Amino acid sequence: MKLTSKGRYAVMALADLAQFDSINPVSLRDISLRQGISLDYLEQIFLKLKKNQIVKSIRGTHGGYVLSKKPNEIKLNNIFYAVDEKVKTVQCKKESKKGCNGKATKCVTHNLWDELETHINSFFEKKSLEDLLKENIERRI
Amino acid sequence: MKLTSKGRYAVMALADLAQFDSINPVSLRDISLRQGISLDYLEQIFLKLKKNQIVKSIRGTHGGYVLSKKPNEIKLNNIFYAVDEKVKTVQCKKESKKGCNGKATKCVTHNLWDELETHINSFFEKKSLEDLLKENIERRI
DNA sequence: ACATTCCTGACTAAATTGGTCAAGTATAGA
DNA sequence: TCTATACTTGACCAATTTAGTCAGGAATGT
Ligand code: FES
Ligand code: FES
Repeated sequence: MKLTSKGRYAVMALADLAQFDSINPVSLRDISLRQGISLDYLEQIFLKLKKNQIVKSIRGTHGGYVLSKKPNEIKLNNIFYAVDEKVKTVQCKKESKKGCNGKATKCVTHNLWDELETHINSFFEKKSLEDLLKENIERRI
Repeated sequence: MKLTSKGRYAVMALADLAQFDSINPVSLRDISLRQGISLDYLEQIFLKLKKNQIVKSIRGTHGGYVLSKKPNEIKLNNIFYAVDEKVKTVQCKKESKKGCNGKATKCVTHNLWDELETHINSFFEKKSLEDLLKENIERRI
């Protein structure tokens, strides 16, 4: 079970945005430099974040991105959903009555993985971008 | 974030074992047929489970595998540890003081992922093979 | 002897990841 | 108006990981 860079980068970048977008829009170049993430890769990520109304874009010189909601309204699961970083624990299709391995009934572990998925998602639903920033400020003090 | 088949199979196979090993050792062939898992792949998995003292092997005709502890003593994290299915959320090396992206300090999200890792692992530490079986019996009634 | 089952290492096809590259379009400021 | 900056979009790709397969051997019960 591991977190992919896409999800990690999305959250890093948005945390960066939340810190710096209050005065001016933040360019991907700045984020790239500050956070050490490939600019080209960031572009892919922000395209998705924009489609999901998590950020707004401003083109042209001194353009960049701005959060489209307040940090406390952006939960981690919104971010993950936007960049298709989904938590997938079961093998089978959930809607189908068939199990993994193609059998007619769900396997012994099916329900366990489903519980796990819920457990993990509850973490993402609770945490907002604001929580993340707060913790970081406290840490510095 | 997804669970790999290796981890899923290991738990499925051990659940099968727990159900059937009380009288005779269970052969991988049986597990393979019942659970629909490749025999060759199961062999790789059981090698690791054996090295970690989760199962014992009996060779020869009518041989097979048996749990080496009681189902309530085998927690999911023991199983996952045995087959190297680790939960990995941070990018950086935890011990090192350096961050991901090679910077001198940990990134903004580091602590968040660490919390997530703890959150997930607590699920695995709580659940035992016995819990899994119990839930399944209840479900059938 | 022989069938069964565990044991072990080497190999591989397919999918996923984590990007890069190229070619735009829009806008601000000189 | 020209140009630099920055977003937009699609195509492409190398490296890694996953989920196995294959081939052979070693132990043991009948
Ligand atoms: S994971 Fe859903 S049936 Fe096995
Ligand atoms: S994940 Fe540890 S420093 Fe970024």
